[in-house]
Formats: sequence, structure tokens, C-alpha cells
Amino acid sequence: MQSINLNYNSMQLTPLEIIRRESLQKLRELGINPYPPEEFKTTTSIKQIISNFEEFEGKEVILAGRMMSRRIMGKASFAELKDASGRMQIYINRDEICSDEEAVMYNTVFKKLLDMGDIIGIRGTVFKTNVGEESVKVKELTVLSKSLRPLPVVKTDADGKIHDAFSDAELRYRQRYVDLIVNDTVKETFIKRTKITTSIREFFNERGYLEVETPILQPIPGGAAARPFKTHHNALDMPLYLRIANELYLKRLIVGGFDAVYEFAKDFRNEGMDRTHNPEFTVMELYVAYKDYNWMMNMTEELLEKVALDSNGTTEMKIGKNDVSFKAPYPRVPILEAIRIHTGFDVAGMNDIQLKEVCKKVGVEVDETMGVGKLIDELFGSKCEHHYIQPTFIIDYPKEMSPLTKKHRTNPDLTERFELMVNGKELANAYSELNDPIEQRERFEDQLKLSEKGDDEAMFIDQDFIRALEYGMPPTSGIGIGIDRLVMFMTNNSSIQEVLFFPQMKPEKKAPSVELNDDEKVLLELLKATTPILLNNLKIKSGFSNKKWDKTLKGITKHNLAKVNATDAGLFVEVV
RNA sequence: GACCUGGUAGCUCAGUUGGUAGAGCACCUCCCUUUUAAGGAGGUGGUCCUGGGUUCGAGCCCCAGCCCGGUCACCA
Repeated sequence: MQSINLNYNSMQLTPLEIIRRESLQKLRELGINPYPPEEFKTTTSIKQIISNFEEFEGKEVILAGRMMSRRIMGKASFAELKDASGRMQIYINRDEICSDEEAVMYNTVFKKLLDMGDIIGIRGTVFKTNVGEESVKVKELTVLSKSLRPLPVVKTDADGKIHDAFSDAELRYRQRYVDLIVNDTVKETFIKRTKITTSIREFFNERGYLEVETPILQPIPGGAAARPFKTHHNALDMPLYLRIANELYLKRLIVGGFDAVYEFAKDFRNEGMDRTHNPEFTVMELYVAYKDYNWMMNMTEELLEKVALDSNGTTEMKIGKNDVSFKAPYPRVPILEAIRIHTGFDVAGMNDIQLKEVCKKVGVEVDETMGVGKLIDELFGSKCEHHYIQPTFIIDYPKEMSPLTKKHRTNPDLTERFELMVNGKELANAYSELNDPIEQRERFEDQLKLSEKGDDEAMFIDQDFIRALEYGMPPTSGIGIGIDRLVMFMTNNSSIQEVLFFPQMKPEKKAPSVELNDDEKVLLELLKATTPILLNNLKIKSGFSNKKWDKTLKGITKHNLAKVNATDAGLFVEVV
């Protein structure tokens, strides 16, 4: 983008950056390419050495990584090298890496021209220092990439206590690359995230379930109730929406004859952002033919137990202040039972008027647009949800709030649906899927009525999806698991931003321009008319307020267009 | 969207009824061959988020705005 390029061109360098650019130039003058093109072949990784130290001791290794700290002591130095696998100390001795008289590689390149953050390669032998620290004695040093910006300096003391941590949330999210370099725990979070998704894939693939991809750009944003992002396709000249869910597409595939399909889907919802909501987020949805929601509950227990073990090595977890166990089985509580337990009211079979009465009594706010489903959802959400810390299936939701769910086998007012609650939050949502096309059309029409009544979350009708159901979909159970939320639980993070590499942020403000502003131009013209001029006279001529005067004069002196001279006769300003 | 915190050096942070902008680390110069939050001596470095205002004088007070975070509201 043009504006960004302009910003870079007009960027004012800090003294630290200028020094590094000068070092870069000097490296080139010494005939060292600071960005060499050749492959750099390493023989092992830091983690390998640390975890098999006896095997490596005395042997030669070649490593590459970022220099994270440096302690120079005359003719010898220690530095910390960090590669993708870990950190370890390297020992650099002048006479080991240099044979020439001037010892250029040590005295000039290592001591003067390299900086913290530079990427280097080393060849040397593994040894242990007198103090017992595992290290590599460097015999050869190669510059692999010069770093032009100083990294934050984060130090860890002998007790493992971190000093001057790079902790500003805004900087960490905007410059995640820096966060990943200096904050090791951040990297661990994201490695764990991949372990979790890998664990889920393994679980499904072993069962022969098929991983698929379905459209993100959808003409009708179906499968959930949420405000979509809208975009436009130029060639077709039609609106398209970023998907809010992929449910209806996966069910079409079940119609098409796949027994089990799943997708890790980025979904998009144009709604508020907070600690647990990002406009784009990841949901794993799975559909399995010939199963029901009871089967799905059993599978979910098994899956989560495995995910906990694969990612953390245990089913027992600390989430915030709570101890949570993912050991199966999990209790199954009908939603109306939960409401009875936590409010004292049995709302089974109540109509909307009676429900509003109950809401009023227990202090839950309601409005006219709310139907039975929404009222029950509201009661559960504000009075019950937060009580379910241990994994608990809340089951048998009312029909009104579940337009894609099959009617309950014993009670036609309810549906075969469950939500899995963990730590007081929803983690998964699953149904015995509605496969009766005639009833599905009726449910959609009920949603349309809700929408006309003012419910802006009611679902859109997808005619093609109904057509697919009319060809016949086997009885099927489906589930959606919020992956970001699952990762939050498994890594004990309370903010979704901590488990997304690049959480959504408002743009940074523009870098200051080197262009003169209008006030500065005016002042410079005045100055050019009479130069040198007594400072106070120029101030009076400008007519600027004190603050504006001060800022503007500082502005043009900073650009080196004018300077102030102190003489016996007073302060004079002149053009340079 | 509402309310509350905060925004000062590359990083982490101080900053006194409003009176010339500070510390630690980093950086620069010098000393130092198994150190480790290495150490010792000296030094450089600032759009105090932005724009107005009050004042002889604003990092600090007032007004408007921007950005992060938190709480609530909204929301699968």
C-alpha cells in the first residue's frame, strides 16, 4: 500500500537503528555479506544437544539461530544462541575463531558489528563450563542475517524469574513476531495449539472420518444465527458473505454419501469483540451418519480425554482458579433441570408469558421480541451456565432455539441437542441432526417469523439445503467444537488473543511525516524575510499562541532549516 | 455501544500544590580468557499518544479525539 511505503521512506531512525545500519555497512566493507544466499547446513539442534549432552560432549556441531544476549570479557565472550528448539550458551574465544594478527572476526565483527538479535551460524565443540553450564566452544562464526531493530531485552535470573518482560499487550499483539522471539511461553502456547488440532485429526482419521473443505464465501450465510460480513463479487455482480458456519455444507456431503466428514473451519461473525470473541475464529465441525446425540456425547468424552493427554500429559487441568478434570464420563443435565436447580422454577411446558414472569422474578431482563427459546436461553445463560465448571453436557434444549435439530424422541417440545459446558463456558454444541425436509422447512419458516418480529439473529432460509434434504439424509449426529476456546482451556489462557497468532486490531496510527506542516511553512517564510531575527520579534510576528510557537519552532529546528543562537544581545533565529 | 485504567527513552517503569524530563536494562567508549540478571569507569539517547485551551511557565490542570487493556451490554 502506498501510504505504508511512504511511512517507511519517511521513517525517522532511532540512534540504535542508525548504529545497526552503520554496522551493516561496515560488514559489507569487510567483504561479509550480512544476508548470504547460501544454504547453511546445521548438524543438530539445541534441544538435541541439551537432552543428550553426554553423547554430544566433546563432539563438533554446527548450529544456527538468533543471538539473544552477549557477555563480552576481553578476549573471550559468552552469548546465548536461540534456535527453533531452545536456547543454549556459546563460548567465543578470540584465538579460537581468529588466526590473523588483527583478529578481525572477534574484535571487529563479533564485538563491534554484531548485535543482540542477529542471526548467526556457528561451528564448534560441545563442552561444559567450570560453572557447569552446557555450552558450545565456537571455532567458526558466520553472519546469516543482520537485525536492524533492537529487540526488547528480557532477562531471566537464576531462580527463573523474568525481568523486564516484554509485556505490553498492544505491542505483543501488533508485533507477534517479537513476542514469539522473546517470550518463550508464547511459542509454547501455539505449539500446544497445533498439538491439540493434530490430536483431534488423529482421533478422526483413525476412525476413517474424512477431512474436507467447504466454501468460505457463501451466497447465504447459514448454519448459525449471527451477523455476517458481507462482500461483493465483481464478475458475478452479486453479494457474498463470509461464512458464519459450515454446518449446512457438511450435511450436504452426508447427503452425498460420505459417512463422516469434518472440517477445521475459520468462521466469521460481525459482532462485538472481547476477551472471548474475535471476528474470525476456528470451529471444528464433525458429522457422522447413523449416529445420534447420545453417541456423540460418548465420542466427545473420549476425544477430550485424548486431547488433554496429548497436549498436557494429564486429564487434570488448572483453568484460572479452578481445577478441571477432563476424565470421562461427564454428567448429563437436561437444561430445564438445570434451570430448576439454579432458579427453583420448573419452567417445563411454560408459554412465553409465564416464562417472562419467571425471568422477572429471578431478575433476568427480557424484551418483547423474545420467544420461548430465547427466554429459556436467557435464563440458563445468566443463572446456570457459570455453575458448570467441570465438563457437563447440558441436554434437551427447547425446539424454538434449535431450528436444525431433530425433535426429542420422547418430548416433542424439546430437541436432541447438547452443549458441553466447561469452566462455566460453552465449548461444544451438538445435535441429532434434523433430516425431515418438511419439518426443516417449517422450522426455517418459524425463524422467518421471529425475524419479522424483530429478532435480528434469526436464521436465513437456504432453499438448496432443503432440496438436498429432500433427496434424503441418513440419520446423522453433528458437533461443533470451538477450537480457540478449547486451546484457551488447555493452555490456561483467559483471553482469545493469547491463542491467536494475529488477533484483530485497529490499525496503528501513521508514522510522523518529515514534511513541514502549514504552521512550520508560515514561520519559515517569516524567518526568510528577515534573518537573523530576534527570537521574541519572530514570535510576535507569527502571532502564534505560546504552545503553537514552541512546537513550530522546535519543528523547523529539528528539520535543520533554522537554528537559534544565543548572543549577548539576546536569542537570535536564523535560517541554516 | 457505555463506563473505568493506562499511553513518558529501544524495553520495563518512576515523575513531588504546575517550575530546565529520571532510573534499571539496552546502546556507545574504555578495562577484563570459563562468565551468567557477569562486573568496573565514563557517555549518548525524548513528538512525555494527538490537537486545542488555561498559565509568565503544562508530562502534570481543562476540552476534544486516537489507541491498548478491563468491566458491562450485545453476540454462538
